[in-house]
Amino acid sequence: MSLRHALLGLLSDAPASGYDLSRAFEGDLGRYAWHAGHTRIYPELVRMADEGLVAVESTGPRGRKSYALTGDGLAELRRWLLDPPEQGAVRNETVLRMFLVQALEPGDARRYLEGVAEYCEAEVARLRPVMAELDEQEGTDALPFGRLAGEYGLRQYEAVAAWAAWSLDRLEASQGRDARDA
Amino acid sequence: MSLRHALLGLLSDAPASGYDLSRAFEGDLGRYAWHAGHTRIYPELVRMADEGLVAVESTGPRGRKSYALTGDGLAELRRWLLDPPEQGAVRNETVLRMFLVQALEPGDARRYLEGVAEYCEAEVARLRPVMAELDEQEGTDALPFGRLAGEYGLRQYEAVAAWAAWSLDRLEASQGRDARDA
DNA sequence: GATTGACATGTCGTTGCTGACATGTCGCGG
DNA sequence: CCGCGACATGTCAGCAACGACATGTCAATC
Repeated sequence: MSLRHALLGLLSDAPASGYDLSRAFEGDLGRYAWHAGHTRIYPELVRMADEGLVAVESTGPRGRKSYALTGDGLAELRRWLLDPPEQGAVRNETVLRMFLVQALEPGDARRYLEGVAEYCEAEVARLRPVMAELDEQEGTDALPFGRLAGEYGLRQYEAVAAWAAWSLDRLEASQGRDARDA
Repeated sequence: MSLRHALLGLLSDAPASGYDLSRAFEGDLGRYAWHAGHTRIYPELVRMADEGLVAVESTGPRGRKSYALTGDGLAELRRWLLDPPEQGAVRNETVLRMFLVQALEPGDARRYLEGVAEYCEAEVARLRPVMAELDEQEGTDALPFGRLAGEYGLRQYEAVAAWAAWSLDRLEASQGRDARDA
């Protein structure tokens, strides 16, 4: 039931429509934290409105309904964020692949890891200027919403790229040995 | 439908029972790649056996059924691992919390980030000796199954701990400014 | 010889989630 | 003025997943 907390978190920054929220999930949030499609978002917003966690703040031209966080909603968000850090839901297909890469033959594993490293380095190259620009724009002003999240993603990619490089080394070392043994 | 690939991957190392597999998900695999309970695993194994991806290899004392990968199962696993790296399912409550930490008031955010840093450093301290021991045991032998995955987890925790420390710095910097502005 | 805890497998009702389908508006370029 | 793409909201069938419940074995401790 974390979808609702994701929605509450997004609404804590600014009121938004279901459409806005569904696009937020297409970005970094959906890429490595939590994904949801609009088919899940709209019903959940209605349910949350029923429960008083959010409220329709205004209605726009194209049937647009802008939702805003209520006091109860903010309280629920804070409660969830500060909750005992129990073991929550985890499901990540990409990470799963990395866990299982050793099931591949060395040649395939090498190609896969090279792909991972390349992809992650490209993402780092994409994100770094974005973050730098954010910092310049705001200068020494308040942290823009999502700045910490962006940094999280950047460091994540750096770590995975480094891991892939390390794994390639280890793989090569054990392959070299096998060749000598044979 | 990645649960089945997680199961295929685990079985690619060695045959195992549903019980064994469900315990595998309680470890690092379930902690940051994919989680599943036994209630999902047993039916999935039956279905996969129906489809010929796995087969009951032997039956043990306590009604234990040991499953082994078939040729088809291995082929399916390889296919999935080498597939175009489309955007797969992502769902991680812990990461979501980190994305939304900026919804908290600075004091609460600080306490939260301190907790994250502390927890990650403890996990690094727990994992590092385990990995070092693995490397010593095997010496220069073949990579033990899961060694790459373990390294992944270790580097992950290091990266998150560093991120939390960085975030605390940034938070403090922007708070200090606010205080001066007031 | 009884109880406890790890081993071991399952069902079932409810809820979460996805993909396909459905509907309509508004602004812009051709 | 027509069509297209972005905006905008929704339903529904079917599959995935979780928590509660159910059942039984075997080894060790008390």
